Amino acid sequence: MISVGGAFIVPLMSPQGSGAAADAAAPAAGRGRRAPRVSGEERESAILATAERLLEERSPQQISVDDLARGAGISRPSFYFYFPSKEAVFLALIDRLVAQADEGREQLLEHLAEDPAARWREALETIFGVFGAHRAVSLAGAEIRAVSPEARALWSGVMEQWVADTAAAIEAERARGAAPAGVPARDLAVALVSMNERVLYASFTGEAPALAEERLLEVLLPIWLSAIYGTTEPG
Amino acid sequence: MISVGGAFIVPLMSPQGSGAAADAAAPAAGRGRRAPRVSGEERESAILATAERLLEERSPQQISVDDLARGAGISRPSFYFYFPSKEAVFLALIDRLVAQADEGREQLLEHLAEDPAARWREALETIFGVFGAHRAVSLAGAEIRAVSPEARALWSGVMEQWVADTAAAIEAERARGAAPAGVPARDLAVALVSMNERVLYASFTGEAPALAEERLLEVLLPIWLSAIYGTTEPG
DNA sequence: GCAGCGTATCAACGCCGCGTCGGGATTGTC
DNA sequence: GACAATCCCGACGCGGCGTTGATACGCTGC
Repeated sequence: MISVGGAFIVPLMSPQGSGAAADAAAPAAGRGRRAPRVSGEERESAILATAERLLEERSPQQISVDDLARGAGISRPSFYFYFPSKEAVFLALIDRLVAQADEGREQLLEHLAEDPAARWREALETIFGVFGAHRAVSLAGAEIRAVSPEARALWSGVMEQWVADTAAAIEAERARGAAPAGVPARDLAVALVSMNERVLYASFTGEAPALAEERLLEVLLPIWLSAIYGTTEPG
Repeated sequence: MISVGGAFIVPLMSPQGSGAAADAAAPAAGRGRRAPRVSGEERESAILATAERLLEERSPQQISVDDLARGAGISRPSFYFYFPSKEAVFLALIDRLVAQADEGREQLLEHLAEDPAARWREALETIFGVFGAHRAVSLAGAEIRAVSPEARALWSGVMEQWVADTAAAIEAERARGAAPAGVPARDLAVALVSMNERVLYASFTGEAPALAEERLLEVLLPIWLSAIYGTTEPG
């Protein structure tokens, strides 16, 4: 059963196989053992894999339930046995990505005192890395946020975490005298994290005024540093 | 068919056209062509008004052609006499807003030398003001960008303008020695303008990590200043 | 006054995507 | 061999979109 409301478990298997579609129905004759249970799980990840593959060429709105079903080798009504809606599929994909991102987030900003610039750099690099590795899903996330309350909540959660971590780090830097006082740390964090999100998004879609992906770090890092420390070369 | 109307015509302008025409500037004029049945014009603006009103309570996707038609007192097929699609209606609304914004943009950053902080402050204030005055339309714009290539092009045009203006101002400040060299001015401008857009959007929707609207300026301005001048108190 | 044209309107149609219902197949268990 | 899951799908109803074809209402000109 899939429940869309909360974080639910997603198959650990990497969906990237992108093996081809429409073949899950291979008969293979009853031969062999363990044909029974697995089939369901396989179908489920086939749907997820199809979704991720299709997202690389079209937007979520342009992908129909039928596309997903056919891609996984089942009929449209069967799709509903696995997911309550196509939105739930995208949500599952995003959920998985978010979980990955949360892992990377941990303890990145703990030893700032040693070399602030380097640590902040790593933190930004990590974020860019996670989302860059699944850009299609990242973009889908940003897009269905506008339509799905669940997606909005999920995304908010991630942003909130980053903002909290960033704000805590800024406060720590201020406490040890490395950063000057200024606007509330949390407000600063909100603005900087938002900037990253938007710039990253633009960079992925390649829309009008955007930064080249390779230059993201060298442009954004100095802005973070000067906003936080008042200089791009914090000691 | 029919082009979208005499007033804010939303031309199927080719993409990349610096923000679009919207030469609706002359309300009294427009007498040039055949006498336009007033009734028709009224209907057209009734549709636009309905759209703007409905946008204050629902997202563009949740507004159907039927809603717009009924709101303007006509049937659904009649709607198509005035606009080719509901998307075109929203586009017309955005186009109008963009035109207003373009006006405000002019010559804001010309006398930076006199009092940089104050001038930048005014520039940001102006932008926030224009979009804040029609937040429903602003939000709709951000949302249909994901779906409509025209909307994307339109928005890109606006962003491009601001980025260009901002970049030029930064370069001017660097030239007169008021701002230190650093990452390319344009890149800096892209990041800062993007930050504004995203933070403004979050603030309007009230989504998770957002800044209160009244605090936008006091948070964003210091970030702009320190990113550009390396200090929040440029001389 | 009436022919004629351009404006404005709508009932009815066809299409497509969504989600559901109810019945059927396969498999595993007692 | 009966029962229960699990899995699958044909066929339906709904709602939104955009089009067609048939009108009705001026106004213009003769």
